Amino acid sequence: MGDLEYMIDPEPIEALKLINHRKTTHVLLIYGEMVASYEGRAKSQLEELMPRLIISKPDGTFMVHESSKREPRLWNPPPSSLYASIEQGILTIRSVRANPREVVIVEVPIIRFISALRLGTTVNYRVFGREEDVVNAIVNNPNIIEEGLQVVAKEYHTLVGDIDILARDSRGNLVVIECKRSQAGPEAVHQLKRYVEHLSQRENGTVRGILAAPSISSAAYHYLKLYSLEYRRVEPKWVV
Amino acid sequence: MGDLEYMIDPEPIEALKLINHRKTTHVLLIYGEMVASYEGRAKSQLEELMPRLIISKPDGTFMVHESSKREPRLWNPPPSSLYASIEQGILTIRSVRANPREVVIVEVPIIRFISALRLGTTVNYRVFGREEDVVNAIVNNPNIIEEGLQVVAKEYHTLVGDIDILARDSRGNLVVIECKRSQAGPEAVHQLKRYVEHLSQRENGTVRGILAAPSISSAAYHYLKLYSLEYRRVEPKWVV
DNA sequence: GCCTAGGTCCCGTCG
DNA sequence: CGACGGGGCCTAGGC
Repeated sequence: MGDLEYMIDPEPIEALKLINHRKTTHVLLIYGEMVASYEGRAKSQLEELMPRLIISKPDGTFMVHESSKREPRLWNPPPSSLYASIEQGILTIRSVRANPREVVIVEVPIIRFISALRLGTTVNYRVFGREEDVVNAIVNNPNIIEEGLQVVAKEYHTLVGDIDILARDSRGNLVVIECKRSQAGPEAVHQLKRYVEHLSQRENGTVRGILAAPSISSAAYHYLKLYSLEYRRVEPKWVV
Repeated sequence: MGDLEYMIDPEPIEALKLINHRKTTHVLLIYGEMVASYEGRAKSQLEELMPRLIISKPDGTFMVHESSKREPRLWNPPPSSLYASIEQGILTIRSVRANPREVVIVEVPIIRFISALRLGTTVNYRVFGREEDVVNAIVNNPNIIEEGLQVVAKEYHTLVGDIDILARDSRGNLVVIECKRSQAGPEAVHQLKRYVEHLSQRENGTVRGILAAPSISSAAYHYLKLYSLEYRRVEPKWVV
């Protein structure tokens, strides 16, 4: 199968040929000593020549990785375009993103290894335990929040943002429920407060606000109480 | 130099030896057909056997990449621990993160390629054009916001969050300045409104709020006007 | 160690 | 196409 090509210590011209031949169909790995620069939404430089790893994907993903961290040191997200050339005998790679315009330029005076791989893509990929799963769990069984709760709307749009769940309690009070898949912080409380204040303007009775999350930070809980909002512990349980 | 080791179509036992020998010092690349699963803060599975690329770094970074997107399909951020073994003749790799506990398990029945590389790490890395750069530009020359503005504090901590810049205008009014490095959205306006409301409670005079950003979305501008806040265009210029 | 806020965030979704 | 908000966000800095 032509799904793995590689060269050890290639001449720049040989590396260039492989890149141009495979860049739109294969994932390219380039290992060598290099310097690089980025300019676009921000700007930075890797001036020191040292061993780094370039990863290029056929969708235009471009990354320069170093020895630590999950994040690449420099990158362009897809869709970007790759242009390789040899300048003064040095393999030079340009990744250009159109909108916003961003350019990463890498010079690789020492190429230790280059490879072209064919990778697959998982279809119908699904992550369990997102915020949406918490929302659905509550909509399907509002009692996990409170007895007698009746869901009025899901993803209710307002001028100040979208409310995850709008409901009425057993006394007929409007209830705003803000859901989080992980620990709620101060921002979640401020969001909830904003929705409650907004709805209070055009509702005669009390409007309650409930933050539904697996946990809440202490500062967030402090604000919550200050604003007379409520917290309900809700685990983002996923089906086994 | 012992900075590049590789094997093509290795036996699982040979791959295992390389992994265990180099996992704490080198970046490992493993290309082959694999299935994988993740469980931790959320949960997901890659059930279909297909070619993927594993990248493991000595700090514990672990990634499973597919043919598109900048983000790995599965991963563990550093610090995580790597455990490799052979189970029923199949190379099996476990990446375990302690806190929060998260586990990625990859089975590689077909190993096409494995490599160990030594990469460097840039020291004193700096990105220009961050929010902090905008803040400093204003602190150094408040006139770019408004004539006669006097900066009172930078990173002023309040109960409802940190204010980028606190100042007084030429009439002695308190001014809250919220800075953004790129286009401001509704959240930035809500943030600013929160700070202004908070300070208004303990200030006799008017408290003004200014959003400083290179641009602002139309929806955000709408809120801004609604709340009687102000917008100043400020570019995150970096030195050439 | 937890918490908080920023990011060249990336990314999907919806207008 | 831009805009908006979620994310297994990741990462640095404070406490």
